[in-house]
Amino acid sequence: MTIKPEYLKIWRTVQLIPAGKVASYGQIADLAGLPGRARLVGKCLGYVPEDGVDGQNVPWYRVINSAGKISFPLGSEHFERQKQHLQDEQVVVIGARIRLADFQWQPDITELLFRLQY
DNA sequence: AACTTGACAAAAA
DNA sequence: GTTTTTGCCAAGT
Repeated sequence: MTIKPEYLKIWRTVQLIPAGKVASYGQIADLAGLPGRARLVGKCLGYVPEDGVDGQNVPWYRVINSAGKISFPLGSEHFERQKQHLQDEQVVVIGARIRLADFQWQPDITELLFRLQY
């Protein structure tokens, strides 16, 4: 598997999600400057380097779908792992669902401009 | 080059 | 709330 530049953009964007918050695949795609490529986000999160990126871990588990649910099959190993990570950060997960009204990351625009150096 | 797949999404019913 | 339909687009075969 080749690491494409898009993957790095996505991983770095995911690193901006604060603990205790979640973002959707489409939201990350947009913020990473890759509108319309939500599916690519899911794809490349499966390739997240175990050692992290830029010396920092990539919190892949803070990314869920736009319906506010964990996108792995209910009860699967991946599902349970993601749910556990989120609950460890005080995110309330009921079944597969997370209340976006309470937990969705609302990025601060000026902070983003600073962090992403555009 | 054609066809399928997927950690997706928006709108409609 | 739910499911269905349609659009999406990079990767893999």
